[in-house]
Amino acid sequence: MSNPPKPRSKTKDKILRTSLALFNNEGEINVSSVDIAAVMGISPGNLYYHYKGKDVIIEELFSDFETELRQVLAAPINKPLAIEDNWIFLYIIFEEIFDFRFFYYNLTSILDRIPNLKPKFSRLLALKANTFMGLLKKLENENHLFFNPGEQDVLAERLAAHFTYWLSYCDLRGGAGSSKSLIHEGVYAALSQITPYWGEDSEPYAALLKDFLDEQKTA
Amino acid sequence: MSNPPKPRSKTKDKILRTSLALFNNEGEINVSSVDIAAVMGISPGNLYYHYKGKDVIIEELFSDFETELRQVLAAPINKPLAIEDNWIFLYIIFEEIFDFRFFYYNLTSILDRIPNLKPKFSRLLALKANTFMGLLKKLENENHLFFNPGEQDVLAERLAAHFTYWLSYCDLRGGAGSSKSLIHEGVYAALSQITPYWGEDSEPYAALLKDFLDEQKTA
DNA sequence: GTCTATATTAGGATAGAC
DNA sequence: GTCTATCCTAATATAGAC
Repeated sequence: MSNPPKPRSKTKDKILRTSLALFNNEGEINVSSVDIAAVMGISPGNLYYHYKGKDVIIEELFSDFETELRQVLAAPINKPLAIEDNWIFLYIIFEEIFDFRFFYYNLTSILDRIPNLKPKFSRLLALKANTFMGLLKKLENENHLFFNPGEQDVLAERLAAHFTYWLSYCDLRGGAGSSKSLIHEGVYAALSQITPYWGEDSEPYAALLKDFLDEQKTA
Repeated sequence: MSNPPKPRSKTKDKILRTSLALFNNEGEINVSSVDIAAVMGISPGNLYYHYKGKDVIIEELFSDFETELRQVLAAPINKPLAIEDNWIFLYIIFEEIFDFRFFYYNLTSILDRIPNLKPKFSRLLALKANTFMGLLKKLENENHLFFNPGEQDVLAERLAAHFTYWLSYCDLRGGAGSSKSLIHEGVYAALSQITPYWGEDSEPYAALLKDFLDEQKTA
């Protein structure tokens, strides 16, 4: 469970960074190990000396992703958020996902080619859902949100799904748009699922939220 | 645009049915043209005589799917639904998707390997979103649902996304469950997105809906 | 229409010299 | 650590006999 400070060689590090960039931009499925080597200007043989194939690279990239995302998700536990900070929290999660987006396109094929990964990814997803659940509970306790029994769980789960598939869905709907606006719209769509549960006396926050979103949009 | 009644040879038909079953059960990516031929007990050469490769098969399967789904989606236009029938309508859409589910897992990789398909799939998705929009509008006109400006469009879009990714998401969350219960839970999750917009005087429908869902569950 | 046999590739993998 | 050269395999694709 602990994470010994495993320093990577310079080449290993460059392989990971190059692979990540290629996977994100071309799609994992369209990038071969030979491609990675070619882009780096090293030989396939050399690549194999460091990582025995694409799958090992992907596993290591996932491990990086997991570490970072777990840190992000733990933030509100360590230091409870002011209500306005909840939106920023969503942005940060989305940015993390965006950095490793290759994973979220082609999820099925990656997970069933590399069996180790599926349980890890599932656990991470469950953690996401739990975190959202905690957030909703907190907002309920503070009388900002009001739920009928059961609604809260379903919403938390739905938010987790939203974060998982938003980027793919944008791509499908003619995407366009910069990375900034993709993420922005994603956060907006997430929030629009929460607003129906707002209480009357939280109305001021609606205005506050609107300002915040407009501001992000033009930033 | 018109659909001439293109009768298929017996072998062609069997190829399509076998491929569909294999794709759905093993994942499109894990099924080669040789596999298809082997399962049918014919030679790869023979398969190629009828369809020049997997991609052509997939295109034809999509065309079947599109035809069927368009018919389903057109139903409420031809003959407006009683309010209770809306839930059944959702079931039917889900069942159609389920029958061609191989497509919805691995969506990204299929669509960027077969470029013809992407615009077709996008249009079908847009039609889905429009149909949901029409449904919501109708329920609003009948004073069952109440929306703030903008909420309706976002919800319709979100429902379309839900139908697109529900099966993948279940798979990720440890799925289990029969096909029946997968679909049932999917419809339930869809409805739980609509209920927050119900008006007070539609309460009787809540009970009605609950009965219906229980009934389907045990069926 | 169907078969057998063979060709073509592309990607994954290794051996051995430097 | 890095390179070159080579091999293995699985999947696609075609030719030609029946």
